[in-house]
Amino acid sequence: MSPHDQAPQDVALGPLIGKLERLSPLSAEDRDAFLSLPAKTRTFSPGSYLVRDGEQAEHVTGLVSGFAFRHKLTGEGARQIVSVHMRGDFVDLHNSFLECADHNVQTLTEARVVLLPRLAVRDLALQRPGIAKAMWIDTLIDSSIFREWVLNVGRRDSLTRIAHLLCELSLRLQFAGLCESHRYRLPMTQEQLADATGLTSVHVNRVLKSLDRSGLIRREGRSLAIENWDRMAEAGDFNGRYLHLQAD
Amino acid sequence: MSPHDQAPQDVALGPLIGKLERLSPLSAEDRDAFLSLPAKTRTFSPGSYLVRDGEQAEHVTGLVSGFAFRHKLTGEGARQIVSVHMRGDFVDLHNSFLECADHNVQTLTEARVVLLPRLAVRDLALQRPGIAKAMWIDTLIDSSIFREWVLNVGRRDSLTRIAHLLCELSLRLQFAGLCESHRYRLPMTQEQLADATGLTSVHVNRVLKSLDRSGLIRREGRSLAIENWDRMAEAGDFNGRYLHLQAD
DNA sequence: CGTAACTTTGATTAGTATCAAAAATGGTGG
DNA sequence: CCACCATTTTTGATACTAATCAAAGTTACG
Repeated sequence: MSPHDQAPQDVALGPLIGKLERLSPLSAEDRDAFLSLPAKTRTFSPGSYLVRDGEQAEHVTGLVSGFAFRHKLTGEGARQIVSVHMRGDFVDLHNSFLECADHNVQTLTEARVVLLPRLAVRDLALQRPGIAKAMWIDTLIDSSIFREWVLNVGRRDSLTRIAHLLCELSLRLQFAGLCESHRYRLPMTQEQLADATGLTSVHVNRVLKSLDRSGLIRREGRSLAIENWDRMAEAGDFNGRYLHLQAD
Repeated sequence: MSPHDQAPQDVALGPLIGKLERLSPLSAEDRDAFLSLPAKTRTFSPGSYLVRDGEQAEHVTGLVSGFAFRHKLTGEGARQIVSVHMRGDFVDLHNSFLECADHNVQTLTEARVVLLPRLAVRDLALQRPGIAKAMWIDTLIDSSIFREWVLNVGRRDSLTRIAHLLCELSLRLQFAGLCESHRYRLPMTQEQLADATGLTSVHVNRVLKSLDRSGLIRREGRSLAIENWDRMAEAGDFNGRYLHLQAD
């Protein structure tokens, strides 16, 4: 569980700056300034906490490889996953401006992350409007995804909910270059899918079986293929506009 | 339903700049720059659309009085309210940087709003780090509230969900100077409460009755008093930290 | 090869939804 | 000021989705 240090020259800001540039073009100076942040790279084993509810993190964390999820707990201990993150995602950009985390972030798989000092990120954003804009847009898109999840969990039935989540993952993975033709290795257990959709793992299992039987998906172990995207998108009431993936 | 024009000198940016300053102190120049934006004031009747899903608004909209709510619809037409807004809230700050709205915003009551040209707001934020910071924090707090709503709708039972929402409203209203000692006029119908919590209006009615019977709240018409805050917060599994109301 | 984590299946229950309709409320025009 | 109408709230009866409980398979890993 303890982070594994790596030499500074290994620092891989590529996926992170790539995503920022996609959201809003950066000038050469912006890019250089970002790249000269005192970044550290770490590798975390599955289940490691990157952010803890109530704590003030010293760093802003960017995912270079692997997956992570953000979750909150009720007083009774029930868990709700509120987002899933992958290569290129900052998992806690908010924490450069808000003091205390109001949620947890844990790695889902082994993950390489880049740690940037919180205050250095904040100062960079305050000095460089181009960087601030890209980062702000990044957090705005996160926000849009949260809204869609409120809708998903609040107003869709179990099958639609699961199908919607699988569609979202497919599109985001594709955009991150991690899957093609809607075929990917699902980074989550059925229990985690349940926690992301407000269901139980038993029910998720039955829904997956049903999606499988009706030919919408095919599963082999943890690998998943969406057999017919159009029918699946319809089953999941899915329209990816909220992901704001195409350059606005 | 059509907006009602008012003379420019009526423009009331007070509640809006007040909120921004609370989130992050502004310099005198920042404040002046914000106040000299070409703002227009309008009054909308209940049910008016301030933002329409899929459209690109020309303005950023700030609420000066009255209430509004943000919602999304499923393909089947079910509605999920994803946030409720009151005096001092910008309802669509995101739209200064994202092109298309992915949700609707409608007034809940008659509402006075300030309209600021989208591009002017964007340029102001890009030129003035102090303004950008306050606005960014504002959207980050919205984001935090969305996360809590995912948890609320995904993992809490009906009574807890409603109690949680009533607690959130009480605290935010208090902060906006619209209620004291947890007694306020509920701006939403039971059907709207249902759409905000992923329940049906029939069930909301039964839950309210039950909260009333057990002495946690008292209702007179649309007015609501939380009789015992501590017990209510416990019943609603409520901890207001996610609202980030105290200056961070 | 053994063990823990995860997936699958079955039986039963619980919590909310749905359907239907009556009562109360609030706003409007006569 | 009252009568009317639309909206909202309340109540009751029934249906259904997903939860719970329990246990057997399966997979992955050390």
